Amino acid sequence: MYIEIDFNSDEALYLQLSNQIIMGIATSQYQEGDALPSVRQLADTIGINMHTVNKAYTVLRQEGFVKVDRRKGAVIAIDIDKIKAVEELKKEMGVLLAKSRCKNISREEVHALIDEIYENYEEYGGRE
Amino acid sequence: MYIEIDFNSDEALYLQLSNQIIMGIATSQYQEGDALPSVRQLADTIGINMHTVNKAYTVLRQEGFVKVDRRKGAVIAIDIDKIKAVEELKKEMGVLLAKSRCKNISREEVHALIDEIYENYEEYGGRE
DNA sequence: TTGGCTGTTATATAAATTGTAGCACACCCA
DNA sequence: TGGGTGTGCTACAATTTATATAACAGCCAA
Repeated sequence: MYIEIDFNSDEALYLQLSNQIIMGIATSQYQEGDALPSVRQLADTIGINMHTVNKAYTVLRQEGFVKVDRRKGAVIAIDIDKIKAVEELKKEMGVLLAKSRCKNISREEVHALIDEIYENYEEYGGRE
Repeated sequence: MYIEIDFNSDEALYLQLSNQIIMGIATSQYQEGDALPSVRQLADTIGINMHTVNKAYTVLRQEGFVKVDRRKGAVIAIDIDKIKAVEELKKEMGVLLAKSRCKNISREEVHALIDEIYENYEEYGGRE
Protein backbone atom coordinates (compact mmCIF):
# COMPACT_ATOMS: atom_id res chain seq x y z
CA MET A 1 0.00 0.00 0.00
CA TYR A 2 0.98 3.54 -0.64
CA ILE A 3 1.95 5.45 2.48
CA GLU A 4 2.50 9.15 2.11
CA ILE A 5 3.99 11.18 4.95
CA ASP A 6 3.92 14.96 5.05
CA PHE A 7 6.92 16.12 7.05
CA ASN A 8 5.62 19.68 7.00
CA SER A 9 2.29 18.71 8.55
CA ASP A 10 1.60 19.63 12.14
CA GLU A 11 0.14 16.16 12.63
CA ALA A 12 2.51 13.76 14.39
CA LEU A 13 4.25 11.28 12.09
CA TYR A 14 3.02 8.23 13.99
CA LEU A 15 -0.56 9.54 13.73
CA GLN A 16 -0.32 10.19 10.00
CA LEU A 17 0.97 6.65 9.66
CA SER A 18 -1.67 4.92 11.78
CA ASN A 19 -4.47 6.96 10.22
CA GLN A 20 -3.39 6.04 6.71
CA ILE A 21 -3.27 2.38 7.65
CA ILE A 22 -6.78 2.64 9.11
CA MET A 23 -7.98 4.21 5.89
CA GLY A 24 -6.21 1.40 4.03
CA ILE A 25 -8.25 -1.11 6.01
CA ALA A 26 -11.47 0.80 5.38
CA THR A 27 -10.83 0.74 1.63
CA SER A 28 -9.97 -2.97 1.75
CA GLN A 29 -6.42 -2.38 0.61
CA TYR A 30 -5.55 -4.19 3.79
CA GLN A 31 -7.66 -7.18 4.75
CA GLU A 32 -8.07 -9.31 7.83
CA GLY A 33 -5.00 -11.49 8.18
CA ASP A 34 -2.71 -9.37 6.01
CA ALA A 35 0.68 -8.63 7.50
CA LEU A 36 2.02 -5.10 7.66
CA PRO A 37 5.67 -4.45 6.81
CA SER A 38 8.07 -4.91 9.70
CA VAL A 39 8.82 -1.82 11.75
CA ARG A 40 12.36 -1.66 10.43
CA GLN A 41 11.36 -2.19 6.82
CA LEU A 42 8.59 0.41 6.83
CA ALA A 43 10.78 2.89 8.68
CA ASP A 44 13.43 2.41 6.03
CA THR A 45 10.95 2.77 3.16
CA ILE A 46 9.44 5.98 4.53
CA GLY A 47 12.69 7.35 5.85
CA ILE A 48 11.73 7.71 9.50
CA ASN A 49 12.82 6.09 12.72
CA MET A 50 11.95 2.53 13.66
CA HIS A 51 10.44 3.65 16.96
CA THR A 52 8.06 6.02 15.25
CA VAL A 53 6.65 3.14 13.19
CA ASN A 54 6.56 1.01 16.31
CA LYS A 55 4.51 3.66 18.06
CA ALA A 56 2.04 3.77 15.18
CA TYR A 57 1.68 -0.03 15.37
CA THR A 58 1.23 0.17 19.13
CA VAL A 59 -1.59 2.70 18.67
CA LEU A 60 -3.21 0.44 16.07
CA ARG A 61 -3.03 -2.46 18.48
CA GLN A 62 -4.45 -0.48 21.39
CA GLU A 63 -7.36 0.70 19.23
CA GLY A 64 -8.04 -2.84 18.04
CA PHE A 65 -7.00 -2.79 14.40
CA VAL A 66 -4.02 -5.18 14.44
CA LYS A 67 -2.56 -7.92 16.51
CA VAL A 68 1.15 -8.15 16.87
CA ASP A 69 2.93 -11.47 16.69
CA ARG A 70 6.55 -11.74 17.66
CA ARG A 71 7.46 -13.59 14.47
CA LYS A 72 4.79 -12.58 11.99
CA GLY A 73 4.85 -8.89 12.84
CA ALA A 74 1.74 -6.72 12.83
CA VAL A 75 -1.25 -8.49 11.32
CA ILE A 76 -4.59 -6.90 10.51
CA ALA A 77 -7.08 -8.17 13.08
CA ILE A 78 -10.10 -6.03 13.82
CA ASP A 79 -11.41 -6.23 17.34
CA ILE A 80 -14.98 -5.02 17.03
CA ASP A 81 -16.07 -3.33 20.22
CA LYS A 82 -18.98 -1.55 18.62
CA ILE A 83 -20.28 0.11 21.77
CA LYS A 84 -16.92 1.71 22.40
CA ALA A 85 -16.58 2.64 18.73
CA VAL A 86 -19.96 4.33 18.65
CA GLU A 87 -19.17 6.24 21.81
CA GLU A 88 -15.93 7.48 20.31
CA LEU A 89 -17.69 8.39 17.07
CA LYS A 90 -20.36 10.37 18.89
CA LYS A 91 -17.84 12.42 20.79
CA GLU A 92 -15.67 13.24 17.80
CA MET A 93 -18.62 13.82 15.50
CA GLY A 94 -20.05 16.25 18.04
CA VAL A 95 -17.07 18.58 17.82
CA LEU A 96 -16.74 18.15 14.06
CA LEU A 97 -20.39 18.97 13.34
CA ALA A 98 -20.36 21.90 15.74
CA LYS A 99 -17.47 23.45 13.83
CA SER A 100 -19.19 22.77 10.53
CA ARG A 101 -22.49 24.18 11.68
CA CYS A 102 -20.85 27.41 12.79
CA LYS A 103 -19.43 27.69 9.28
CA ASN A 104 -22.90 27.34 7.74
CA ILE A 105 -22.46 23.81 6.47
CA SER A 106 -25.96 22.32 6.36
CA ARG A 107 -27.14 18.95 7.54
CA GLU A 108 -27.80 17.98 3.92
CA GLU A 109 -24.27 18.86 2.90
CA VAL A 110 -22.91 16.67 5.67
CA HIS A 111 -25.11 13.75 4.58
CA ALA A 112 -23.91 14.22 1.02
CA LEU A 113 -20.30 14.19 2.16
CA ILE A 114 -20.85 10.97 4.09
CA ASP A 115 -22.29 9.33 0.98
CA GLU A 116 -19.42 10.61 -1.12
CA ILE A 117 -16.87 9.09 1.21
CA TYR A 118 -18.75 5.79 1.46
CA GLU A 119 -19.05 5.54 -2.32
CA ASN A 120 -15.31 5.89 -2.45
CA TYR A 121 -15.02 2.88 -0.16
CA GLU A 122 -17.18 0.78 -2.41
CA GLU A 123 -15.07 1.75 -5.38
CA TYR A 124 -12.35 -0.39 -3.93
CA GLY A 125 -14.74 -3.28 -3.42
CA GLY A 126 -15.39 -3.82 0.12
CA ARG A 127 -16.83 -4.69 3.40
CA GLU A 128 -20.51 -4.58 2.52
CA MET B 1 -22.65 28.99 29.69
CA TYR B 2 -21.60 25.87 31.42
CA ILE B 3 -17.96 24.96 30.88
CA GLU B 4 -16.81 21.61 32.16
CA ILE B 5 -13.14 20.72 32.20
CA ASP B 6 -11.88 17.18 32.74
CA PHE B 7 -8.45 17.43 34.31
CA ASN B 8 -7.94 13.68 33.88
CA SER B 9 -8.57 13.84 30.15
CA ASP B 10 -5.66 13.39 27.78
CA GLU B 11 -7.04 16.27 25.74
CA ALA B 12 -5.26 19.56 26.33
CA LEU B 13 -7.12 22.01 28.58
CA TYR B 14 -7.12 24.81 26.03
CA LEU B 15 -8.59 22.42 23.43
CA GLN B 16 -11.34 21.21 25.76
CA LEU B 17 -12.13 24.84 26.39
CA SER B 18 -12.18 26.01 22.77
CA ASN B 19 -14.16 22.95 21.67
CA GLN B 20 -16.82 23.53 24.30
CA ILE B 21 -17.15 27.14 23.27
CA ILE B 22 -17.52 26.06 19.63
CA MET B 23 -20.26 23.64 20.68
CA GLY B 24 -21.82 26.47 22.65
CA ILE B 25 -21.97 28.53 19.48
CA ALA B 26 -23.43 25.64 17.49
CA THR B 27 -26.20 25.22 20.06
CA SER B 28 -26.88 28.96 20.05
CA GLN B 29 -25.94 29.32 23.69
CA TYR B 30 -23.48 31.84 22.38
CA GLN B 31 -24.64 34.12 19.60
CA GLU B 32 -22.98 36.54 17.24
CA GLY B 33 -21.93 39.59 19.18
CA ASP B 34 -21.96 37.96 22.61
CA ALA B 35 -18.89 38.61 24.73
CA LEU B 36 -17.02 35.74 26.35
CA PRO B 37 -15.79 36.15 29.93
CA SER B 38 -12.43 37.84 30.27
CA VAL B 39 -9.40 35.57 30.32
CA ARG B 40 -8.78 36.31 33.98
CA GLN B 41 -12.39 35.82 34.99
CA LEU B 42 -12.85 32.52 33.15
CA ALA B 43 -9.50 31.25 34.38
CA ASP B 44 -10.60 32.02 37.91
CA THR B 45 -13.99 30.36 37.46
CA ILE B 46 -12.56 27.16 36.02
CA GLY B 47 -9.51 27.15 38.21
CA ILE B 48 -6.84 27.19 35.53
CA ASN B 49 -4.20 29.62 34.44
CA MET B 50 -4.98 32.86 32.63
CA HIS B 51 -2.60 32.00 29.81
CA THR B 52 -4.36 28.71 29.14
CA VAL B 53 -7.65 30.53 28.59
CA ASN B 54 -5.83 33.06 26.46
CA LYS B 55 -4.50 30.25 24.27
CA ALA B 56 -8.01 28.87 23.83
CA TYR B 57 -9.24 32.32 22.76
CA THR B 58 -6.29 32.66 20.39
CA VAL B 59 -7.20 29.34 18.75
CA LEU B 60 -10.82 30.47 18.43
CA ARG B 61 -9.67 33.69 16.79
CA GLN B 62 -7.33 31.88 14.37
CA GLU B 63 -10.10 29.49 13.36
CA GLY B 64 -12.51 32.36 12.83
CA PHE B 65 -15.00 31.98 15.68
CA VAL B 66 -14.33 35.13 17.70
CA LYS B 67 -12.81 38.55 17.33
CA VAL B 68 -10.83 40.00 20.15
CA ASP B 69 -11.20 43.60 21.14
CA ARG B 70 -8.76 45.17 23.56
CA ARG B 71 -11.53 46.60 25.73
CA LYS B 72 -14.52 44.36 25.01
CA GLY B 73 -12.61 41.10 25.24
CA ALA B 74 -13.42 38.11 23.05
CA VAL B 75 -16.64 38.55 21.10
CA ILE B 76 -18.37 35.85 19.06
CA ALA B 77 -17.84 36.73 15.40
CA ILE B 78 -17.98 33.93 12.88
CA ASP B 79 -15.78 34.33 9.85
CA ILE B 80 -17.32 32.03 7.29
CA ASP B 81 -14.71 30.67 4.94
CA LYS B 82 -16.85 27.83 3.72
CA ILE B 83 -14.38 26.42 1.23
CA LYS B 84 -11.76 26.08 3.93
CA ALA B 85 -14.31 24.67 6.35
CA VAL B 86 -15.48 22.01 3.89
CA GLU B 87 -11.90 21.03 3.16
CA GLU B 88 -11.21 20.62 6.86
CA LEU B 89 -14.42 18.67 7.34
CA LYS B 90 -13.59 16.29 4.48
CA LYS B 91 -10.20 15.48 5.87
CA GLU B 92 -11.36 14.88 9.42
CA MET B 93 -14.47 13.04 8.33
CA GLY B 94 -12.32 10.75 6.19
CA VAL B 95 -10.37 9.45 9.16
CA LEU B 96 -13.41 9.31 11.41
CA LEU B 97 -15.50 7.29 8.95
CA ALA B 98 -12.60 4.97 8.18
CA LYS B 99 -12.32 4.09 11.85
CA SER B 100 -16.07 3.63 12.13
CA ARG B 101 -16.25 1.48 9.02
CA CYS B 102 -13.56 -0.85 10.33
CA LYS B 103 -15.68 -1.29 13.45
CA ASN B 104 -18.70 -2.29 11.37
CA ILE B 105 -20.64 0.94 11.82
CA SER B 106 -22.84 1.20 8.75
CA ARG B 107 -23.50 4.19 6.56
CA GLU B 108 -27.07 4.25 7.81
CA GLU B 109 -25.95 4.35 11.41
CA VAL B 110 -23.72 7.31 10.66
CA HIS B 111 -26.56 9.16 8.94
CA ALA B 112 -28.77 8.47 11.95
CA LEU B 113 -26.12 9.82 14.30
CA ILE B 114 -25.81 13.00 12.23
CA ASP B 115 -29.56 13.52 12.46
CA GLU B 116 -29.53 12.86 16.16
CA ILE B 117 -26.86 15.49 16.74
CA TYR B 118 -28.61 18.02 14.51
CA GLU B 119 -31.92 17.50 16.27
CA ASN B 120 -30.14 18.32 19.47
CA TYR B 121 -29.06 21.62 17.94
CA GLU B 122 -32.62 22.51 17.05
CA GLU B 123 -33.72 21.72 20.57
CA TYR B 124 -31.89 24.83 21.64
CA GLY B 125 -33.51 26.80 18.87
CA GLY B 126 -31.07 27.84 16.36
CA ARG B 127 -29.37 28.79 13.24
CA GLU B 128 -31.85 27.44 10.69
C1' DT C 1 24.11 -24.56 14.60
C1' DT C 2 24.58 -20.12 12.66
C1' DG C 3 22.83 -15.90 10.57
C1' DG C 4 19.26 -13.04 9.91
C1' DC C 5 14.84 -11.63 10.60
C1' DT C 6 10.98 -10.47 13.94
C1' DG C 7 8.94 -7.39 18.00
C1' DT C 8 10.35 -5.57 22.32
C1' DT C 9 12.82 -3.04 25.76
C1' DA C 10 16.07 0.18 27.57
C1' DT C 11 18.66 4.45 27.64
C1' DA C 12 19.78 8.87 25.84
C1' DT C 13 19.15 13.15 23.50
C1' DA C 14 16.93 17.27 21.30
C1' DA C 15 12.99 19.77 20.14
C1' DA C 16 8.34 21.06 20.71
C1' DT C 17 4.07 21.32 23.35
C1' DT C 18 1.45 22.12 27.54
C1' DG C 19 0.38 24.44 31.71
C1' DT C 20 1.65 27.34 35.31
C1' DA C 21 3.57 31.69 37.16
C1' DG C 22 4.74 36.47 37.59
C1' DC C 23 5.40 40.91 35.70
C1' DA C 24 4.64 44.81 32.80
C1' DC C 25 2.44 47.58 29.23
C1' DA C 26 -1.20 50.31 26.73
C1' DC C 27 -5.90 50.92 26.61
C1' DC C 28 -10.43 52.30 28.23
C1' DC C 29 -14.04 53.85 31.34
C1' DA C 30 -16.46 55.06 35.52
C1' DT D 1 -6.95 57.90 39.37
C1' DG D 2 -8.16 53.01 40.00
C1' DG D 3 -9.52 48.97 38.21
C1' DG D 4 -10.61 46.31 34.52
C1' DT D 5 -9.32 44.71 29.61
C1' DG D 6 -6.05 41.98 26.15
C1' DT D 7 -1.29 41.41 25.16
C1' DG D 8 3.59 40.74 25.55
C1' DC D 9 7.55 38.85 27.74
C1' DT D 10 10.37 35.62 30.48
C1' DA D 11 10.81 31.52 33.04
C1' DC D 12 10.03 26.89 34.65
C1' DA D 13 8.56 21.90 34.94
C1' DA D 14 6.32 18.11 32.85
C1' DT D 15 5.05 15.74 28.88
C1' DT D 16 5.17 14.50 24.06
C1' DT D 17 7.50 13.70 19.72
C1' DA D 18 11.21 11.92 17.03
C1' DT D 19 15.63 10.30 16.63
C1' DA D 20 19.61 7.29 17.78
C1' DT D 21 22.02 3.08 19.64
C1' DA D 22 22.06 -1.05 21.65
C1' DA D 23 20.61 -5.32 23.29
C1' DC D 24 17.41 -9.30 24.05
C1' DA D 25 14.50 -13.56 23.06
C1' DG D 26 12.07 -15.94 19.64
C1' DC D 27 11.77 -18.08 15.27
C1' DC D 28 13.13 -20.03 10.76
C1' DA D 29 15.80 -21.23 6.86
C1' DA D 30 20.30 -22.20 5.02
